[in-house]
Amino acid sequence: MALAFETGRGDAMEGIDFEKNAAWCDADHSGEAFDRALEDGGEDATCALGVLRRDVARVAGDLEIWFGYSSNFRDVDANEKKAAKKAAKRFATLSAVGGDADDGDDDDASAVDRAVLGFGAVMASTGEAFFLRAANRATTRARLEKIFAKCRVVTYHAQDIVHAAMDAGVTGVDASTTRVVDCRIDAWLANPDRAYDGGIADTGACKDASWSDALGCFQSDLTAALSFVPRGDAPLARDVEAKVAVALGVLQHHGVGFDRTRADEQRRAANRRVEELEREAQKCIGVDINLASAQQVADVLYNKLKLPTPSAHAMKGSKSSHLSTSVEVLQSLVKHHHFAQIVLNHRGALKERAMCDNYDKSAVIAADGRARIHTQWNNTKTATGRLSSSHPNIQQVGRGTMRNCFVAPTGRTFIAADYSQIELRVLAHLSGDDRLISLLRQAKGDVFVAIWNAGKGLPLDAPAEKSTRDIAKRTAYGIVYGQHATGLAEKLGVPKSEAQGYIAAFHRAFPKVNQWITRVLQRAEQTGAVTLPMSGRHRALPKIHSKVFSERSEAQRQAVNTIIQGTAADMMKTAMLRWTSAVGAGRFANDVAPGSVNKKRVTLVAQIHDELLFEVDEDYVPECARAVKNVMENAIKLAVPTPIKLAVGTSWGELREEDSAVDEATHLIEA
DNA sequence: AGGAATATGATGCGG
DNA sequence: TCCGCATCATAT
Repeated sequence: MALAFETGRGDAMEGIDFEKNAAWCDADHSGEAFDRALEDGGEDATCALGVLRRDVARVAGDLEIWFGYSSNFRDVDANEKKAAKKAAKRFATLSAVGGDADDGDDDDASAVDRAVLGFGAVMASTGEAFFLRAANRATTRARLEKIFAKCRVVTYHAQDIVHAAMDAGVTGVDASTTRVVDCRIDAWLANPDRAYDGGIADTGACKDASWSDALGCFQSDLTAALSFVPRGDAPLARDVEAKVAVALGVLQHHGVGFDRTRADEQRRAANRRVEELEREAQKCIGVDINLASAQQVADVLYNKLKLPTPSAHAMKGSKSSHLSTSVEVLQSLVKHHHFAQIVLNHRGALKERAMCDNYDKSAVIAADGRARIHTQWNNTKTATGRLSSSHPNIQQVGRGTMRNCFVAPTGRTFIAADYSQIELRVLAHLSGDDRLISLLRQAKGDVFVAIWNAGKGLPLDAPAEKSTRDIAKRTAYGIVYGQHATGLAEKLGVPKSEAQGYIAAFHRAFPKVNQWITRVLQRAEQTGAVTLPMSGRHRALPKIHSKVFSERSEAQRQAVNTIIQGTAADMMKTAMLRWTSAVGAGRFANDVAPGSVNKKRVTLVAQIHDELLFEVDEDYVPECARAVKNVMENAIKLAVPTPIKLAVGTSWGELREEDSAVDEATHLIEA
């Protein structure tokens, strides 16, 4: 996107001459023109809305200023995109390194300031443009609220704009009632394999950079965006995704509670372990090497210590062609030399230290003095339709001690709700395999034990070893991922023939699964794409016709997996929209009463693929848990139930399962 | 020769 | 074996 770009203009921190752009820069203080434009649109009022940002950084003594906006759908040429991406990346780096401190006159680069300058709104009815300056806080807030309440809002990046609007003080953005068109979502739906970046990196650019042009380009892009408004009914996916985007903006605004003290303690502990292990390694092998370097570690293992080279995946790519030091290999070498164990421990400690750093530096102190992390949420970044999270990525927080740093505010507690074996249930539903369906309907005991027994022809509830249960689990998910006997054998550590036996047993027990996979592949070959049954989203898979076996195989695995993973993602999105309806005013489903959940007493704070995380008032937990259960379990009617596991606790890492009370209450209601 | 910026690969965390 | 994101080292 972007941007005008100049250097050495530290005197003009504001950066834009609003007086010269008075024609659309909030000259209409009375608001008459704005209100009239809204009125003219009537019920169908449509308004393009964008946010204009300005970032300032000190680089080698000079101030560099970038403008960025989220508004349009105009594609940009490769050079512009590259330049904008570079600028964005650079600023991100500076922010991370320099923090907010800008006092030094050293030549080190540092982030000085980043701000929202304002919002641009262009009315479809009259073509009139309004720039709402962030500095005019009350006016801007009031007008944004009117726009969200009365208009169909055309955006390029809905969650970014919702997030910025809420940060600007706008209240009452209700994802269940807001009508949004998001051009970027349309672009992603057409080509989901391209990761659509946000903000600065991926919108239009001003060729002739100057202050006034930044504003002029912003306006013309907003106007252009209006031409992308769909005529007639929008396809289901487009509407759902846009609503999800609004919900994600709200999610990002709220953030999730974080305990910096705890994170700091853990970081120090991890750091001590790193240093200790480095000393230990030095003693162990006699030389000082960088334990984080796979190359140096490999040299020590195989050249100095002469340990046996592992037969499996011994060689990496032909380019570097050095020996592997992956976990599996190192674990196998532990019995030969203690050094392998040191390397493993060192990697763990290094990883934990980096993670603590990453989360801690992105935590911000809220008004109440407590820290929160406002992750960026994306719904245009994955090929299958899952969400992703970044800066920091909250979907990859380790299941170890790191989760203890995520804490609910005083008086509140976390509720975590997980779908159980969701992809397996989707597979059962889509394939229509009677035996898999009835197995999942019975829902007694462990699902994977039952699968093992089904494969063996035993009663489903026969006792089974944990190891065989895990084999059943790996085999089932291997099939979801399109894994072949070779890969499964490697994972299980058994001969290929044995793995082949497990796969065959699964297919004998559940014959319709394979028939379904065959149908999916046939269809993918005919159309060169897969289409999701629930949302109608599609993903092109041109390689399905490749003459190269490995490419063709990959496309085939992607075909099957996209439908299963993507359908699970569709379910979760439906559940999230049902939730926005429960806490909002819009009706999304008949069995979720709008406003039935008190939105002041509970906040959705994160989604981790098959899990939703809420912060809830302590005395509201039982009632809220019932609502969550209804919202999630009844999101989609499959041929099998889609049960959730509920857990409650004051930190994300210390949750206790708590479903019996909720189950009883739910049964009472149903009876 | 060697620093800076960039791209890629290896590794590991989550689902 | 599918889908992500972050870090670190290394090659260019």
